[in-house]
Amino acid sequence: MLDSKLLRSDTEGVARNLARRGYSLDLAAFRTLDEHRKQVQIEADRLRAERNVAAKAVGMAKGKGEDPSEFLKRGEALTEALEHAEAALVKVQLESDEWLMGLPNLLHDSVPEGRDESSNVEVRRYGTPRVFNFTPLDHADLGVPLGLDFDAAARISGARFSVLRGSLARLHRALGQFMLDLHTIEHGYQEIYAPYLVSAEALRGTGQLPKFEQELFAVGGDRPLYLIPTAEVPVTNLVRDQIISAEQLPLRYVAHTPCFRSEAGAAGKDTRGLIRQHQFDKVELVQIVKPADSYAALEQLTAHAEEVLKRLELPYRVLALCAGDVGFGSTKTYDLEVWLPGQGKYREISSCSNYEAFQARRMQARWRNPETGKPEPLHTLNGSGIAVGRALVAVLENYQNADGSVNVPPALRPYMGGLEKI
RNA sequence: GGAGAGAUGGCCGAGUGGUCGAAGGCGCGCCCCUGCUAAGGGCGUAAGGGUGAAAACCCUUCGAGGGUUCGAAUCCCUCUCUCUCCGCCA
Repeated sequence: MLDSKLLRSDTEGVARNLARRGYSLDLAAFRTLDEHRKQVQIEADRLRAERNVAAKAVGMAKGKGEDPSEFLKRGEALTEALEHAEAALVKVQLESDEWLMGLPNLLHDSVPEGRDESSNVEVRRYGTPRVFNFTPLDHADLGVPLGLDFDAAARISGARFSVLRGSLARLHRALGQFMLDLHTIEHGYQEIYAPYLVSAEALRGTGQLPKFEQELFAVGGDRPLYLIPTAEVPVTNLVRDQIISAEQLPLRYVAHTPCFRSEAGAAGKDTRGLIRQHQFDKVELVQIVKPADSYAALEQLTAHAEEVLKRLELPYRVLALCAGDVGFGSTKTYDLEVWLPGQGKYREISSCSNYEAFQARRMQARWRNPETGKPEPLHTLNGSGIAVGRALVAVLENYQNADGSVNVPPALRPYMGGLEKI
């Protein structure tokens, strides 16, 4: 959510920034709505103030043994008028809130211009794609003999699910363990175990709701709950309604969770293999920082995600997403793309974003700024560190042998009982 | 699932219809005293929103939502969460 004060004081500036995303802010509609809100609120406040005065006068008159009936009568009339004014206020406030919740975040100045992914800028590249002396298979063909079973998954759950068996399941587990150990032991993140089912409020906090409900799986029952689309939701919401002291910052959290996505808008896309599933595992990094530190934190968090790929010796590149491709709540995003020999191209395996105060305002997550003594919104960041399912894909394709076996990357061998090949 | 207790400011905790946004304490800030330290004293210290150039003024908020009333932290109803006991259970 944007700072509503900024929106009022610099409406044109906000509109110019959002225009970079291709989002056109309806200035006239905003001004009309805000002016209306202002009038309604002033009127309601005025009536309430008068009502309070009358009610207080009743008490004072009674205390002095005087006749309060004049004040009683006035209070009655004011209360009735107030009822109408308050109903109007609630309506206009709901309208304003929904409108504000639907606005994307401002972009950071360093975000490159552009309308879609074709304008994303490669900022660095690591490693060299391996040269094969045979035609490399893609992970689906390669994986089936090793224990990747889409047929079984289809019988159990339908399309876009997978079953892993035997050493493939173990390799998948090893990847998650390796990433968690790296981030907790070497990068200083606290490991978090968090709920996989969350409330609509938590999802509003991180920005998935109200706009992106169709991406989510909702479960039925007495209360509406949603399966998490990413650990970002429960983990970032750890600071909801909190005021964090300056000494506790930065907070760095890591969680390994399944993620559930309906992929409603992706019909026909990546239908083959593990790339796009309704359920996948991800190790997620979250940082909660002082506003002044958030861009340094974004670089650091991105480097932490990159370190996973370096240790696995997987070639990758880092992209700075352009204005049109940066997500709804983010001010700046780096994508990590790993080389997939089976597809002959780089594919997204991590996305690291600074949300500045966008989520913090929605969550009421604040810190006490020692300079002002006031609670102020925190900055939140998150990034995949990294997607486990896609990491499995990358390992299979990059480490494959001509006979259909796959070497275990050295970094993972301790997690595979020393096994060198599957 | 059954029975009971509770939810108040950064934290603890008092407050059962009328200057209560809320005693007291802790914490924090400024000042005083004490030649260091420890202790002591004084003052201040919630958040959100609105109007305004500013000073300032106004409104809201005592778990959430409704109700009663001229007036609700306080009375009534519903819900959520927490705790205790019983039952069930990975």
